[in-house]
Amino acid sequence: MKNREHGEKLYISAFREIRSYIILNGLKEGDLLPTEKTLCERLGVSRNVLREAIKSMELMGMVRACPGRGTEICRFSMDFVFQNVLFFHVGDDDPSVREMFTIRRILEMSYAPMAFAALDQSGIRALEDCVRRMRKSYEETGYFGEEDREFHLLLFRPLNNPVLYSLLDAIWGVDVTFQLEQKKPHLSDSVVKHEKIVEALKKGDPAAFEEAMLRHFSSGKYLEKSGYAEY
Amino acid sequence: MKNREHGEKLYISAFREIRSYIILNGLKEGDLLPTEKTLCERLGVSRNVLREAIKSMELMGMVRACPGRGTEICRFSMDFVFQNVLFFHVGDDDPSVREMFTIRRILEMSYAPMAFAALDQSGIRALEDCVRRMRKSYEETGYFGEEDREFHLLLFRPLNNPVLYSLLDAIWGVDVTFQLEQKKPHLSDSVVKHEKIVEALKKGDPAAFEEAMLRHFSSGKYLEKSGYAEY
DNA sequence: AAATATTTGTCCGTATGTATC
DNA sequence: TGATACATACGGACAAATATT
Repeated sequence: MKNREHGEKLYISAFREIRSYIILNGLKEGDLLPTEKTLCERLGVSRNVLREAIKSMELMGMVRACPGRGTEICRFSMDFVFQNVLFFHVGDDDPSVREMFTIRRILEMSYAPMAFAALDQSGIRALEDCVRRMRKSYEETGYFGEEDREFHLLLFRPLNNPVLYSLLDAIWGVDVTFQLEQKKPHLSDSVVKHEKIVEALKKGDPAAFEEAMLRHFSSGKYLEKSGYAEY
Repeated sequence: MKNREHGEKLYISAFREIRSYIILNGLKEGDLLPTEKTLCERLGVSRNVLREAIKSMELMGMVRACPGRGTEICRFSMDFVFQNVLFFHVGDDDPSVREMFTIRRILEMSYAPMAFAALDQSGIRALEDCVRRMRKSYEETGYFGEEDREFHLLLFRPLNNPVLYSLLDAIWGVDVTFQLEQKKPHLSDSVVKHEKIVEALKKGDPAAFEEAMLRHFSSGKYLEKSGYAEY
């Protein structure tokens, strides 16, 4: 194995190499990976090590191995990871969770002006519909994690910036998983603040939009207790 | 293997069983899993199959296998999530890669004041040493990607912010894997700009530090051509 | 400090089931 | 139908890292 970082386990190097192979060769959904035998020879690892790498990929939904056929590339999402990774006593007070939200806040506020410019009427209508469902969901179940996630993704979708979008989506994925384990307090405020954002959008007032975004983020307990960044 | 769903691959059943074991027995971070041998016997699978399951867990950051010791349950981290989310956008197009650097710039500039406050003398000395090696590496090989990565990670390590760190590290990982730095022009400038950052740190001048950081980012081709955010 | 035991890392060989031609 | 290619699964062996005595 050539590109092996110091002290790194073999199967991890193999995983990285195969992942790079997929990217560099532009393999898409449905394409086949080289056979185990070929990959073993090319990477210079044993079959067991190679399989540890490939089974990891398969378990997470990156590929699907079919006996007699080969190993096929699949569309990849982080859903499996979020559903199966272990979460131990991570709550709102956990520093890592606060850091995650700080980063999300920084990114969303940095891109907010562009999002405002990129949103058209249909995008705004979608947001309006989303907060309506958010309020409904809150009144019925006291919880609206999914709608919250959807709202923020709708906000930045028109930017057509896949990297930012995936990153925010991933952070929200973790957030929603957290929320399922333990409900957050002071949710009623939060619905109103989302409604204010939509109001500003409908008026077409960029300053009001930024203000509403800021206020939205300054709700909750993340900001005041944060030991790190204050945007 | 008892609890095996119809048609399910063995290693996947093993994965589920081990995960259940962790949850049902209330294993927390730092606790050790039973040994491979024990688990093989209990689950009734071969060592290879068991390892495919455990290596999958390790790759996702759920456990860490230590030779001579055992397999330890880990705390949740975003390392895996960030690395893979970003990685799969590299093949897309150039704008996606530029966007990663924009995001890095946004985050680094947002956290710069805190990094400045958190750096102590030994941290500054480490940075000083790093730019020295950077210059040497540039003069000898014309390339200093590794030192560049090290410099920026050293800058933010004192913040002790694992989420930020793993995101920045993931972006640098993309950079190093595809050696994007090599394609950048004005590398000689870049060394000087890193030296200026260290100078400001040594003087203890926060304004000069921010100025040097900003100038450092305004070099390279990513800024002027970016179709998205301008910080 | 040194020897020993434990545990994971890595490799190899073999047999079996399944899809493709 | 048969032949081939491929992944699935098992078992054994030794190396390397760590813990224990």
